[in-house]
Amino acid sequence: MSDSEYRDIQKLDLFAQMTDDHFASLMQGAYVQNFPAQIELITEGDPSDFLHVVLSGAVDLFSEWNGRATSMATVRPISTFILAATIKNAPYLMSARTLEKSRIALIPSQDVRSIFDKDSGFARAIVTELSQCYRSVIKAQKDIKLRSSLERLANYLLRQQKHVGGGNVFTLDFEKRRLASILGMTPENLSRAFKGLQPHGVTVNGTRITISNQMGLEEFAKPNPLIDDAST
Amino acid sequence: MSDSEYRDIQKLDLFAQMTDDHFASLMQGAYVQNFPAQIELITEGDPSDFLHVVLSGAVDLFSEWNGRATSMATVRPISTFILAATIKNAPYLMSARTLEKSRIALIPSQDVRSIFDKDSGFARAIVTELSQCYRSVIKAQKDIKLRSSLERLANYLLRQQKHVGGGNVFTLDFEKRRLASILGMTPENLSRAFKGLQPHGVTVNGTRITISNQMGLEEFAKPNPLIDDAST
DNA sequence: ACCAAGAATTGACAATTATCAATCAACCGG
DNA sequence: CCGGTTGATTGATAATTGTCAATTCTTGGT
Repeated sequence: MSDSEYRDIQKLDLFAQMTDDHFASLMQGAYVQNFPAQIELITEGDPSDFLHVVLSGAVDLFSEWNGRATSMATVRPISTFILAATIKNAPYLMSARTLEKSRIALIPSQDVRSIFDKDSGFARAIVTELSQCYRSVIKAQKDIKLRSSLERLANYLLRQQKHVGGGNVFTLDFEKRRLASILGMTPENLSRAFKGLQPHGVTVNGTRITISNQMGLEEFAKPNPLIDDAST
Repeated sequence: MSDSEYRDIQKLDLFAQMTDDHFASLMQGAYVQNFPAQIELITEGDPSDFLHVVLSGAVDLFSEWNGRATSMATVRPISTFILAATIKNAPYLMSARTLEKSRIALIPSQDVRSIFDKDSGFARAIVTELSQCYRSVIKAQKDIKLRSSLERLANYLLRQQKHVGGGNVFTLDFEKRRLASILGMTPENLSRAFKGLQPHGVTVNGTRITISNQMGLEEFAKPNPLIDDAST
């Protein structure tokens, strides 16, 4: 692991508050690896041997049941995933695959758990991180239980727009098929949902979105901070 | 608060590992209150002033958006709710209402946060609890994204059956309208879903469920520990 | 620049789920 | 025991979402 990677990881909220000593010993057993795109990093049901940190690239968390699959979330640098499984020493609930060439740090779960016991700054950071994760999933659950697919798409577009600066023209950062899966619909239905948003001032050209009627879209989408704000 | 309540709360996983001192000071500012049925205890969006502990009765966690409402979970004694909001000092993402006459302890969030900083046993317990909550929501999310309403009902019945001992005859512990909401469907659709499970060996009489063909139902439901096991 | 492979779109249709209205059943207070 | 209220069920219908098959569009590799 390079010095700059070491420092990048240390700067993560999750690790910033722990002692240098503890961080060093956590990194002792860790290693960094490059993966090509479309590699399955972990499989749901497996024991959680490593806490993963995405240093570059992107990772899709997904789940399967009875021949069906759904994307649960996308992890982008620099952040960790499967913290809860690591802490509980329980099997992964989701699988993970690289979406593109990715550089990923692997920290043995055993080390995370034992240092968590020793370092209260680390413990606090873990609590904050887990609360954040929990609240994110609750929001996703509300999104899917309270909104139609058209409404979910509209709100997703507003979130993405805000996320990349708020301009009227912006670009999707997912493949549409994966966006569809994240939003809980089929690719065909997503296509039609984009069409359905045209009357509300949305134009799509490939991956490029133009919002020509901001007010109209917001009036339709009715975004709500308790569902759509990442921070709160 | 009575001595027996005090001890009941102290026995909760969340509090069992903290020092008696810290627990005492946590209870110092806490108080217990009786609520009738159908009282809204907290409203989503409000600041999280108290960590709640259900001592008796039952509480429904629900959420609303744009005139629609959905039940997210039911909290039964003895357990806490809205821990994440308390820890993050962030607004509630869900509302809570009593389903029946309930006795509830209220612990000031500020106290929880300050003692969390001092007591590492407590911090650890909070981490475990949050991980548990997180994983529960992930499972719920998988349930709803990967299964049809009929499949969700079938698996719910199997979970409930196991939960109450595994017998062929058991009783629903929800109103059907709330069960419908928890499962993400309308009451009408739940009625029809029960009918739809008849060919798979399920009979309903009011709140009484009879499973006459266990294997058949399981074959249809295809329960999966990574969705349906509460523990893992 | 061209081809092949994968992704996106479209149309036709089917399945699922929701809505609305009308009973029906259960429960509770007097 | 009765009437009234609430929840459950049913039927008819509509809206939403999914499936399948056929194009069309993109894109990466040569």
